[in-house]
Amino acid sequence: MSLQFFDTRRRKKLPFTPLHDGKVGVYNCGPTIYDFAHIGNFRSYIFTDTLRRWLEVKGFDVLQVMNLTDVDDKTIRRSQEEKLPLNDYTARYREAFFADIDTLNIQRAHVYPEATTHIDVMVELVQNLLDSGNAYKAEDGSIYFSVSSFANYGTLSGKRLEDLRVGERVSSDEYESKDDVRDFALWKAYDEADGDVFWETPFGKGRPGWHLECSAMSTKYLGHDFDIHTGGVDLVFPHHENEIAQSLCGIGGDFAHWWLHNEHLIIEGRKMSKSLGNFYTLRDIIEMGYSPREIRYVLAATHYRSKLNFTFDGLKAARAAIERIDEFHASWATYPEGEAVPEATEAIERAEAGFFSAMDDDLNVSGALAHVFTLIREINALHHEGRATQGLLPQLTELWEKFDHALSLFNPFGEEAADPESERIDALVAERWQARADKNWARADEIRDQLAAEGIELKDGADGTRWKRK
RNA sequence: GGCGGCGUGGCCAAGUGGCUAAGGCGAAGGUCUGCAAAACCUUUAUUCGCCGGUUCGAAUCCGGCCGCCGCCUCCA
Repeated sequence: MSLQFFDTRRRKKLPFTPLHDGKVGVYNCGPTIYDFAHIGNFRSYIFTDTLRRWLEVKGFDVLQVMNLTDVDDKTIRRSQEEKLPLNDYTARYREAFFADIDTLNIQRAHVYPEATTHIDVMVELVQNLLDSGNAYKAEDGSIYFSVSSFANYGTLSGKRLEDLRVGERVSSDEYESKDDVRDFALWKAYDEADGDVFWETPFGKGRPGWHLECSAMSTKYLGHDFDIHTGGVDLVFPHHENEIAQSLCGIGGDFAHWWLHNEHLIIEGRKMSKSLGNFYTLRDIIEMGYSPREIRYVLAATHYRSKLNFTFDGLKAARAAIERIDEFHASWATYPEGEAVPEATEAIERAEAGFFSAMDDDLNVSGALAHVFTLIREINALHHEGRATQGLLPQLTELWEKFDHALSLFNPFGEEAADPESERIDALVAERWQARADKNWARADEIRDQLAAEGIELKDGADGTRWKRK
């Protein structure tokens, strides 16, 4: 099967071919850096990371761009509450964001453009839209995009202008100065409440509207036509719809050719919200004692277009699944010398084919994981018979690294690797090994109990004991 | 009112016309082991919300019903 993705606009899975041979440009709607990102945000970033990683495994040269929104109503308000200049305020959360994605082993995008450092390209776009007649300056001094000037408005989300329930959910006075309540702001005129946050432009003093930055920055780094644009489902309308309208009218080209959207997650079956008390940042979950890899596993293991039920039972199940993965990986070192048996080679080849076809099918991570676990079971069964040998390791290792490149779930993350007490523990384990050789079961069990009390589990093998923190 | 999604074993979760309905977790029994742990083997959905229909054949397509949910406002 060839690589295919589900495109929101065309509403079906279609074979993916990039605009330029071997190269793929991807733009991800990123965070607004006014607070710590929550666990739902990270589902999006795990999704975009998986997309980028899979494209890389498939041999594409990927250019990934993710915006950081560093100016909007909430950001301005919060910075004022803390009496900090906007940049000082956002710096704290920009730093936290990068620390968090590093924690989850999410690869860094190649470019992280920020709104406040791209005012010039946004101003140019607004000017183009004014010149082309797609935008107008309202009485309040703000610049609005005229939705009715763009015949194809609504093609991404499947909404028709006449169906929109205008004014029903937002007080109408907010829209007093617009020609049409469905028009959206490109440029917001300066208001005293904005304090010192404003830019002087040919069309007035103010700040950019929300949708503008993504059109301006994506095309600046990826071109007027680029391959893939991603975001959460909530962004389909109006954010992405508006991006399309302003880009097509003010920049030209076809803008993004593929639109991929990830579903949200729910927590223990309920929508995540602060009022329900089930709102978690990544840091909250880490503090509860779950490892980054366990969290990544849970966030990755449900297909990105399905609602993910994030539960603590699920995190525990992920812990057990990862232990199985790590046990398998660790057991390679105990394989005896010898050529690979045909069953082993065949199992590895089946796993590779299955994993690739699942991932090629719109990033079916659950399906891909099933093939990994089947491989683990089959090779373990051979190992049980003494027929898993060193000879199969080159092929297995190569495939394992591909798996890990794609999903980053199969090798320990950096901070898991080293244990500060390994020397002391190794010494106790060695002493116990000797005690067992002397058939001094009392001493052997005493050491095992002592380590168990510290949360360290021992596994005796034929030629040594391995240990692990639970 | 408009548009759209979902309902698969105890839990999580693939599969969307046809081999025995993936896989993980959990549970039960067994093998191995000084005892454990891990590993291995076996068992755990004659059935995919319910009722009809289309078809040689449906969890997969169509219709109806029940239940849950999303978007139409900021939001991953």
